[in-house]
Amino acid sequence: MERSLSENGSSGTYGSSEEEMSITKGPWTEEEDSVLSDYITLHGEGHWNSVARYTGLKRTGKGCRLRWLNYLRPNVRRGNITLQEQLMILDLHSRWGNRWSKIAEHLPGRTDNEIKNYWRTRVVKQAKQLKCDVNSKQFRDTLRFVWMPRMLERIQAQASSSGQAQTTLTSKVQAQSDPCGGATATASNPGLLSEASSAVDVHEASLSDSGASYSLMGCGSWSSYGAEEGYGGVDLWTDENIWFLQQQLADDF
DNA sequence: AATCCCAACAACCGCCGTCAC
DNA sequence: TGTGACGGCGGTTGTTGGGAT
Repeated sequence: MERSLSENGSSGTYGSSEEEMSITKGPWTEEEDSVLSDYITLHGEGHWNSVARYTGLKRTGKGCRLRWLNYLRPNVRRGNITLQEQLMILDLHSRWGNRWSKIAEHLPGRTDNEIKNYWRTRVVKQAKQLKCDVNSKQFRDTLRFVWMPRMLERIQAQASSSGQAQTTLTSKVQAQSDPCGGATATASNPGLLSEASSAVDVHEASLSDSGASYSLMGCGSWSSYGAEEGYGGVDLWTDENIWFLQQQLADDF
């Protein structure tokens, strides 16, 4: 479908080229964030072109939507992708490919944009270093059936050696009703806990369907790891881990 | 201290599917 | 049924901050 020039990729919010010229681009200011948040608090999500129109924000409808979903929305988690989340991303990507929004559904609080960024900046980069096509069957199978189970074992070992810390964490998480380490259930969002749990359940089922010989759920309350300092933000791509992966890939040849 | 480089993240763009008229 | 408006998705680019030189 051909779009009119006036749309500028923004679904035609601004009809005249004169208005289009005044569209703001680049980073959002605190004031803009505030205006957008206030509007959505009052009127709810959706009707993005109306948001731009009625708030006076010189942003496209798409821009408003993106800003809300990726940044302003309550429960959005940014940074510190946990080991479990990293493994989850790898696993789900091996299943669904670049279906970022679908993958994001299984990582409560994470946005498709963040997962996409993680994939491109970390996984693709490592694959390149290993002189491997990130979408090749060899790379994906090695990740999924050899490397990831190994990473999982390590996480479990780490968890069992610091059981006390996990117990403390788990109780803390339960007290906060915070299954995903940062997204706290609130009166305005009472469904978060069950939402996260159902996502986990779905994933557990899909793992067994996949025939994979491991389970990301095997280490107890996986989601609680997300809140644990020391787990959150830990990089899967250490030199040692990459070396192991390299050996596995070499063996496959 | 200045600059360069790179990783991480935010935001934009174009395409596509859906829906209302 | 055709058309336009809109929202969503994935790819890509721009910006920024921190580390290296």
